[in-house]
Amino acid sequence: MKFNLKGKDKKSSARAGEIITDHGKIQTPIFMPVGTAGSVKAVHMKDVKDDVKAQIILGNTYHLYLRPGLKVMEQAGGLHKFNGWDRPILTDSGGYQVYSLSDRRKLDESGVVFQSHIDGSRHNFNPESVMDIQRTIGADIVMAFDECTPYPCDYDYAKNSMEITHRWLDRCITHFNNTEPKYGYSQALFPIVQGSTYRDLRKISAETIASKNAEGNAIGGLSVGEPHEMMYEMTELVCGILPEDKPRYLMGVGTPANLLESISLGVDMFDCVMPTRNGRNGMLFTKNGIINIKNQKWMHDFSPIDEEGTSFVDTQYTKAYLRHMFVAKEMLGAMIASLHNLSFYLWLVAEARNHILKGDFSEWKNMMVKKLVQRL
RNA sequence: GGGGGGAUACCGAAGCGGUCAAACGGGGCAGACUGUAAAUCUGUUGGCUCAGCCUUCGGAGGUUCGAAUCCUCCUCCCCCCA
Repeated sequence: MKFNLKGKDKKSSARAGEIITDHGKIQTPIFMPVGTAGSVKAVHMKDVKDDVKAQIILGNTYHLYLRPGLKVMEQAGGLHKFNGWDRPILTDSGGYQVYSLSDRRKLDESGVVFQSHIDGSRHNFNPESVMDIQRTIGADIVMAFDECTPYPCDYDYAKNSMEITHRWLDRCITHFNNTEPKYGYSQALFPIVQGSTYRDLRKISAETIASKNAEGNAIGGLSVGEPHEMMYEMTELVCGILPEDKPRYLMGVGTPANLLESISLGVDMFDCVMPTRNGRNGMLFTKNGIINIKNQKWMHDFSPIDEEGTSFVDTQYTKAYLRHMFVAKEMLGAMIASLHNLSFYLWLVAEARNHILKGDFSEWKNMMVKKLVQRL
């Protein structure tokens, strides 16, 4: 994997770059649609590729390990072959499930025992097994095993958790370096900064992660309920420490406004379930603000979903029709909304990139953020 | 023609003398959702000058301190037998 910087904004830390993987190039800043269980929910891969114009998508170690399981994954020849996505893939390590499934797992120095949300069976995840699983899934970018700490999180817990994550990182790096890719293309390992909302911990963590000289670095443990300002503060602090010549990935973020603000702080990569999950639940993101398509006010609105949108669904269908799909619980509604939102997210980051290269990112960002948060 | 059952809020359906503006579903309306246990979850759903008051349980009377609940008549619906 390679990362080349292509340009920088003058008034902020925003930058435009290019990540080169064996499955193709990724132009940063980039948003990566989440495909937890091997699919971007409710969207055909064809549309993820041609309509959304996604350049890289996610998969999830915990979920894919439990279902379909490693045997199937290996027989398929890896996730790319299995789901038909021939561009880059990044897999999360299961570190988020340490947080989201905290009531059904036990964590200690050695790793985490999860009790499956599917059948209750117990499964041991540790830095070594998580590297092995991600080798088998075959993502281009694999994440270190970490604990995504909750918010709020007391200092002692955050410090101890961060230190465990750091020790796990060393084990991940060792095991990763002692193993080989299984399908003939290279994989990169990204470590993850933790430290909750404590500046001193974030600083220590960022310095620790930076010292590993990885091919890219991630910021975790944010967007878990803390105020936006706190998230930006931590992101800014960490971006100032992580190496400039490596991509920075802010995990789990976020709203369209979160993306633009974080890009201005120097983040290159994002992923979030928001465009798909909120889309399935009737929320549409547009350049002019947020639409709750289930609201009665759209009942008689026969204008296109988004006249300025880049997806074919934006002009193919009307607001009144899409609302009807949701009210009638037709699955096409979730499909249309997911596709629209993802297309919008990818348009947004592509536009951000254009403005960075053009040199007027900050002005554009400030203008956009005001519009993005409006309720239509 | 004879016998039986039923009419409750937007719909379905509990309630069978006071604690009933009325359970529960559905529908409606609104909100939430940030490395996906989520096509999910939460709130709300008679009116108002709202810690109180007013109107409501097919219609009209009546019994009672008090009725969606008991009695009389009426209207409509369903089932069975001729």
